[in-house]
Order: sequence, then C-alpha cells, then structure tokens
Amino acid sequence: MTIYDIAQEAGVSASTVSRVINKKKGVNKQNRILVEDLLKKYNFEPNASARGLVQQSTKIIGIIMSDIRTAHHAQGAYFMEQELKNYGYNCIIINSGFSDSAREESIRTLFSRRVEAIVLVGSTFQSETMKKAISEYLGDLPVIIENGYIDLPNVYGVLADEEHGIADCVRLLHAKQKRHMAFVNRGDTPSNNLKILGFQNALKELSDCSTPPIVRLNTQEDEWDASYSATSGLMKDYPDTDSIIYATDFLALAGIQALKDGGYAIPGQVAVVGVDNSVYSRISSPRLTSLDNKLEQLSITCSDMLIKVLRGEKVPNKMMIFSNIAERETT
Amino acid sequence: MTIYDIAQEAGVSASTVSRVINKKKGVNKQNRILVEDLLKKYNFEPNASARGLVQQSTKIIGIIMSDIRTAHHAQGAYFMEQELKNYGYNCIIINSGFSDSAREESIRTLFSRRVEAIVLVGSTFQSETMKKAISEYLGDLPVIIENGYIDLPNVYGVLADEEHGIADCVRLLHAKQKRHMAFVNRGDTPSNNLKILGFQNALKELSDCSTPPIVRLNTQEDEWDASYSATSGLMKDYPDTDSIIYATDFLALAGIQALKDGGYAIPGQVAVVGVDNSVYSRISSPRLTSLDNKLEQLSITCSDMLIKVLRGEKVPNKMMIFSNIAERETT
DNA sequence: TTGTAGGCGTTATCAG
DNA sequence: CTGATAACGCCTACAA
Repeated sequence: MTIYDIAQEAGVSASTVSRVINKKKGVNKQNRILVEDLLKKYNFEPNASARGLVQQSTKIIGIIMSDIRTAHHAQGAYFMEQELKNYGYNCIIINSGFSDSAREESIRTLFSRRVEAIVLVGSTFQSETMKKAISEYLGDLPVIIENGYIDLPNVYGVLADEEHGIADCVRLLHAKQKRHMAFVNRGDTPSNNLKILGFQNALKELSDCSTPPIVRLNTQEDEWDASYSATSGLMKDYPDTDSIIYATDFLALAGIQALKDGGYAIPGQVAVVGVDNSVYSRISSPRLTSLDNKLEQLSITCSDMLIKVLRGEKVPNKMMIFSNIAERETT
Repeated sequence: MTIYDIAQEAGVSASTVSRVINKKKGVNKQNRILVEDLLKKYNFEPNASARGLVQQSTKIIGIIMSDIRTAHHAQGAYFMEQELKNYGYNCIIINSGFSDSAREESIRTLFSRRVEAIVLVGSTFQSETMKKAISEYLGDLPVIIENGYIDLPNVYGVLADEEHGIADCVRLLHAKQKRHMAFVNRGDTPSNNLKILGFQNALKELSDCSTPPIVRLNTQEDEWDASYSATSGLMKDYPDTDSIIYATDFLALAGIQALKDGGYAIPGQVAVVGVDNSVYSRISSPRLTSLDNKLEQLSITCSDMLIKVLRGEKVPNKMMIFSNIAERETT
C-alpha cells in the first residue's frame, strides 16, 4: 500500500495525499476528509525509507554501548529513547562489547543507516581508536558521549565528576576519624582511573593517613566472588584497614558481606562507601553510603544536548555533572 | 557521497560499483580492485534507506518492551541484538510503558519503519488490545512474543512454564515439612496470574496445608518497601506462616530482610523462594532458592525462532521452556 | 564484462 | 487548490 493506492481510490493525485499526511495546508476540506478517511481505513503508514531518502533525514539515532545488561547503560538507553521519541526519533541500539574492531564496525553500520547522531554510552569509548574511527567514518556527524569526552568539533561529552566525588568520600571518611582507607575497583576504564586519581589526590592532602592499598579485581573472575575474596584478603593483609571505598555499589555489597562474615562491625570497625547510588545501595544491610554520580542526570543531559545539537543550537562540547554523597548507614 | 561519485572517479558506471559493493561476480579484476580501493579510500557505506527502498527489505527488527531498565528485558534485548547482528539486522528498541495507546503507537511507528519483524518482550503484551493492534496494523508481519502468546497465524510465542515451576516450588516446600505457605507478588500480569494459578493448584493436591494468603503488592508503592512491609504484616497476621514464595527474587530479598529484622530463622522458621534465578538470588544472605524460569534461554529461543521465520522456515507458533528450581540456602 | 534505463515510495517544485 | 514531474541513492533487468 502506497500513497498512489490511496490517491487512486480517492480520485486525487499522490501529491494531495502527501499533503494530507504531512498536515500541510492547501488542500480543500472535502478532499482532505476523503483522504483522511482512507488513510484511517487502511491504517496507512508512509514508508520511512522512502521518506528518509528524499528528505535526507532518517530520524534515527544510533546508540552504542558495551552491554545493555549493565544497569546504568540500560538507564542511559532508556532516557535517551524516551526523550528522543517525543521528537520523532527512534533509536537503533548496538551492544559493541569492548573490542575496538566491534566498535568500529558498529560505527560504520550506523553510518550506513544514515543515523542523524550517535550516542556512545560509557567512559570506555573515550579512546584514541574511537577518536580515529569517528573522524574517519563519521565526518561531522554529531557524537554524544555519556561519561566520556573526545576532543573533536563534532563530539559532545557529558562527564560525571567522579574524581572529586571520590575525593569527597575520602574527606568524609577522614572526618569520621578513619585513617586507614582502601580502594577496590575492577576494570581498567577511564572512569575507574579517575576515581583512583581522586582517591590518591585527596589522601595527599591528608598527612595523617596510611598509604592505602588499591585493589584492582580480575575481570575474568566473577564480580561478586572477586570482591568478596579481595575484601577478606584485604583485611588479612592490612588488618588496620578501617574503611573501604568500592568503585561500584555492587562491589561494595559483596565487600559488606565479606566483612559481616568476617565479624567486622560496620561502620564501627570498617566503614564502607560505594558508587552509583543504585538500587544496591538501598537494599544492602546496613544501608550503603554511596557516591551519587548522577547517572540519571547524565543521561538526561545527554539527550537534552542531543536534541539541541540536532536543532542546530549551539551547545558546549564538554559538560560536567557534579557528584555528591548519599550518606547512609555504612559510614 | 554516492555510488555515482565513486563510479565517476573510477571511470566506470554505477552498476559496476554496485556489483563490487555487493560482491557479485561479473566484474573484471582490474575494475573490481580499482573500485574497492576507492570504496576504502572514502570509507564508503551504501545508504541503507535507498537500499531498503529498492530491495523492499530494511534489515531492521523492532523490539518493544515496557521498560528496558528491567533486568530481564534488557537481557532479552541483548541476546536478540547480538544474534540478529550476525545476520545483518539492526534493532530499533522502543520503551512502551504499559499503556495500550503507547503500545499501539509503537507498533505503528515500527510498521512505518518497515521493520521485518517485531519482538514483544514480556507477558503483558499478551492482551486482546495487542491482538487487535497486531492484526489491524501489522497484517502478516511476523511477531515474536517473549513469555507470552497470542493466537494469530503470524504470531510466535515462547513461554516460560512458570505455572508448573511454582507448583514444583510448592512441592519442594511441602517436602521440607512446610504446611503454611504464602505467596507474594506485584502487578496484575499474565505471568503473575500463572504463578498464582500454579501455587493454588499445587496446594489443592496437598490436603494437609492451610489455606494460604496471597498478597498482591501495590504497584504505586516502592517495590522494596512494599515487599518488606507486606512480609512483616504477613507474619503478624498469619503467625503460622512457615514459608513464603515471592514472584521475583527482588521481592524475596526485601522479604528476607524483613524476616531477618523480625528475628525469624531462615529457613528453619520461615523458608523463602524467589523467582528468576537472578543475580539477586546469589547475593542474598542466606543465598536464595529461586525458580529458574530460564529467561536467558527464552531470549535465545526467541531470536532463534525469529531468524528461522525470517528465512521462511517453518516453526511452531508456540513453545514452552521448562523452569526448574535452583536450590540454595533459604529452603 | 559493462552500461543504460526504470523503478522502489515519498516529497518538493512548479505550472496550471 | 491541484497535479505532473523530478529528484533522493540504490539495485536489477536488459541490451550492448
């Protein structure tokens, strides 16, 4: 079924049908109603490919992330899609994993689809390879990075200030008289490295703290098990430890379990801080103090920026959302 | 950049370029190499809209779910996308929420995109409204429902056998000498109703059990809080209760917390069973016995079916994946 | 092996 | 207000 079929049955030309579909004026009432009735009768929907071809605009946005099963990636995709829908855009979502080649492939695929912008979700897209891929394959197509940034004119980044956020956590622990902190994280990502940096820098300012162990978990091992056993190991190797910051709430939950099983009082003997202010922080017992890195805010800001960019409005290439601490029972 | 631009620079016609792009034979080696070099030089990617138009095939699959932030929906989307990618398909994902109108709208949007199939994720799509929308708007476009089924020739459903799964849970509890069971769930979905049915039917066979309370939580209230307080209330109103089945692991986690806070021994005084065999069941303490409804298997089966349908192979309209119990420490 | 011509479904321009 | 007509970029007979 095409607009020609409708036109024929209505006894008008295809142009008239097109005008009715697009709600343009310059169609007499009789014809308009006649055509509208037929459109309804056949539940006609114009072919988006044809439209995209002639209008040079597909109204599609591409979203690439390593794995949508990760809660905050799903959240990013959700807000993106919800917002863009209001402007007539649909989203093609691709799970790229972490390999450079798969990511390049994804970018090419989306370019082939003639998407009007690409969103990269996660700090791991902040790499030289991606920079090269973007400038080579995408030209000046707008690219938005959630929690990352690449220095190119068509790339827009919204970052969580996790570095200073973690530094705040360190200061909080210090105020609670903790002097032997530790940091546990998993995966060599820009986001993690920033957290470690914030951790180390904040401690530099504090002269009365011990040199802290920084544990990086093996990404091969199960996340929960790794954090659990690393925490037990940590308490054995550094018995003075009186506080642990985990790079995510999930890791912290495993850590709390290990601490409870080891008979440590939380926060009396060992205080615990997580990151993400996720559902995990609420369901833990005791309830987990967590750095709220405003991931939801980040997603919303990204889609706002995207809309503006698509409209041709001027927006800054780089923005930062400040984190703050949601203090609960583990500190 | 179009195939004409490439053709011109290569001194050949557009058809030759098209042939090279599509790896068709009947192009002399010289020209093929010449064109391939230019394609690489410009990182040329053919316009998918134009291709879709002429070939009447967009290579796009539409996926509708209420909310991708729900872990098992994200999982469904993930496996779908991963598998379909291998066959050159991309996925447009739409979060429809639960309203009928939004779901109809999503279906129309995807039809307008001329997707080659639509996947509906979740039992809530199994409704009369959806049936009507599908036959009205989609004609004979293939529709796959994950954990649901609608009786139409072009609709394929893959179901989790949660009814018998829950019945098995009841029998497990009975074997553990539990005689006063309760069931807690949230939301009036086909999946939940099936679980309740399985619960009730299994108890009918068991003459020595008390008539069990079935608690349906208010969906307005926070999920965790609702389950927590409902569990406390349950133990107050039915002090005999010696076992509780929760419709999801998450609900069970909140329940376990309430039971622990209430001083009940698990599973000694009260046994607990969840559903989904999700990450929550592993991180709970004590570790949660959970009905594994094989959601991952379900997703994979759906995408397998989809691929076959797209290929024109014959597949059954309705399939069922059997659930089994992953027994841990709470029973 | 190659190129020309026509058409996929829609929109936009331009006469009438 | 209306209807030809020409794109949009690609593919595929068909002809050379």
